[in-house]
Amino acid sequence: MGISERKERQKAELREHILHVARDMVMKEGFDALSMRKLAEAVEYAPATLYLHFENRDAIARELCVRGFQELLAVLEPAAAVADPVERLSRLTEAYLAFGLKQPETYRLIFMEDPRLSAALFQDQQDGAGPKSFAVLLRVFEDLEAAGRTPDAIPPARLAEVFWAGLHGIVSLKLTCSGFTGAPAEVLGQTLVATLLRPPALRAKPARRPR
Amino acid sequence: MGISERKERQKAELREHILHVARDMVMKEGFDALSMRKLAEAVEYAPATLYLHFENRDAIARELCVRGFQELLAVLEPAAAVADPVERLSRLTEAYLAFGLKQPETYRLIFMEDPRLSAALFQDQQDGAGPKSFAVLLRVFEDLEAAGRTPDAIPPARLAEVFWAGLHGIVSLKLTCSGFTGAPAEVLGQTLVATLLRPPALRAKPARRPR
DNA sequence: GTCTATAGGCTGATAGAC
DNA sequence: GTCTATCAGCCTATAGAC
Repeated sequence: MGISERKERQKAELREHILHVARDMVMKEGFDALSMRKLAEAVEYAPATLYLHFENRDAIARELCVRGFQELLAVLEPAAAVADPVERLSRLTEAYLAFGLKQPETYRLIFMEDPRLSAALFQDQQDGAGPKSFAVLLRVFEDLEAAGRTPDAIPPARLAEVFWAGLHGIVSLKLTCSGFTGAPAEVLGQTLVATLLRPPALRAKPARRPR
Repeated sequence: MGISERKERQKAELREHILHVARDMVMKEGFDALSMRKLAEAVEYAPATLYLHFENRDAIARELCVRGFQELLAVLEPAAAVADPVERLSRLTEAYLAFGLKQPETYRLIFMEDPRLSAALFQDQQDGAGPKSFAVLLRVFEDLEAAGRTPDAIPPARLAEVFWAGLHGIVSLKLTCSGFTGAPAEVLGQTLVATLLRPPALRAKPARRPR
């Protein structure tokens, strides 16, 4: 069975290679510039060959979208592991913004291009990559609430949504309205963090106002 | 001179008509679906005729973008005129979100499509439509600061940027990741407002903690 | 499994007749 | 000012030879 295994392996390798080259093209020229013809030329195969490995162009787009999202998740992971929720929130912010600005075309593909692509990430209500990563954000605000650091009477889930919308807004405005925005993304990010946190209780001077 | 005036007027009317039909097409099918051929067919002229009124497709896109932005401004205007800055902030939020959700394709065209289009709105640093409308947001936070309702030590300009990013994030996530977000846009908007405001000083009970 | 060849579209833009 | 006709190019996808 060695021969057929090798063939399978080689087929999988070619598939990976195609995806890798496609990813490079998207990163350099944007998703719209990715055509089957150009991709075929770049991988030095005939256009028809691509269809042996992918059903159509959309299938490639979906795969790139999923992988891009996984990259984002990987970038967030170290930040998500920080114990202190305040520090964690700040680190998540940095990591998210850095990813969006360093990989603009990947970010566009994931979150700004085709609703069908993005929607797919959030379809499996329980198990999809989207909900899973949202859980990371949710946990920060649950931990913050437990520490008494969230604004009163706002549920963590809603804070997490506003937080994500804020991050996404910062990234996408920078990507699309570059001409405008004044402060750097990192500064806006830390401002966002500041507005979502309630100032810590002043335990250092408890005498000042107990109860 | 009546005849040439009439001709000029008719030419301008046709130009308006073309733009109007183009706008409808964008609203219904999105900007990518707008082609010179389809547009020509829709206005019942030959494709070549369009080029007598517009240099090329990009010129139409620019015009639609500018007009879409003016529509957004018009929608914000009543809210911007409210005297009380807290109420004004809330009303601006409602108006902005309503516009984005009711005119998704217009919103996409303005802020999510081509960076060159959006950048154009913010080019004239002093006088462009973009900076002008940002001034509206800036003024709210200046007024809020004067009323002691902004979080400490954050300049109004930065709060205005974070506010706008938040609004844009809410709209664009709803437009692109519709599958996901939990709370309705209006709720997220009011949460955003709440996080950007400092609770009012308790003047009702001044004895509680003067100074 | 890979190719060539091609079907069957679409696109923006223009030359030149009327 | 408007048309017809067309250039020159792009695209996805597939049939069928090797």
